[in-house]
Amino acid sequence: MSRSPTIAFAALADPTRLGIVDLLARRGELPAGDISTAFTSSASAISQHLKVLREAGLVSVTRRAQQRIYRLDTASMAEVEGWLSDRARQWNGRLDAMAAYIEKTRQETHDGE
Amino acid sequence: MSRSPTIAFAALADPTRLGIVDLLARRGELPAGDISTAFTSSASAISQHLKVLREAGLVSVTRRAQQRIYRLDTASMAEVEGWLSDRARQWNGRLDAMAAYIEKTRQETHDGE
DNA sequence: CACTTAATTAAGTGAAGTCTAAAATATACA
DNA sequence: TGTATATTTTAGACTTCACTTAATTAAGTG
Repeated sequence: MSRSPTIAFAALADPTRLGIVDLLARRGELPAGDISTAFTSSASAISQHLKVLREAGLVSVTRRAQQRIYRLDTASMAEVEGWLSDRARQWNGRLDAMAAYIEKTRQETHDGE
Repeated sequence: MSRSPTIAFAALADPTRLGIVDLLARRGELPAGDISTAFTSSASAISQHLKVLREAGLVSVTRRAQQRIYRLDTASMAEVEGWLSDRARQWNGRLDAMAAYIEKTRQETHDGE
């Protein structure tokens, strides 16, 4: 757990991989073959994409006979979300502080400061 | 607004650009020069990174004399967050449905079904 | 206008990413 | 053991990305 967020962002930066994440969210856990048939890319290309998603911690795998069953790892997705919301919160906090300062200044001016 | 999320993810997939987003969250709006001095990369490299962030809608710019003042666009960050939380919610909903099904099946079995 | 400061754009280069085709690995089953 | 199925790994071609240096644009100042 807890890799640098750039790795997760890089994993999501490809349209096919984003499509795989979307597919797994909609359809639940799936074997690599079923994921492969949902896209025009070859089984090999999909396998390589799955490796990137795996290494980013965004999906996990288990074995069932010859199949590899993939599923979403929502914990790591939550980490990425958390990174974004922390920054947005910081920035919005700044905006609020600035608004409060302006309001305070305005009132003091009205008091004849 | 509302570009494909891959563009935003690709913009966040580089450590320098992620650092710029983090810097703007912590320090508020900044001219390109101040951003540049916070990193080891050249002004040119930073300018190119800022262009990528701009085109992804993650930052916005205004002019002040020769300076270009950059700030975070939290609306587009919220869109990215939303994409992730929608998928996580879908997947977790599936898990809940499966747990409910297992529980129901277990009870019926105990009833002698 | 010439000069300085701030930043971007252009051109070229090396590294990283994505794809295809072929070979390799893993598991089941006759 | 030999064969079929499911998937991954490897190797190589092609593309895209991030950087550097040099040139360019934009705006203020003597």
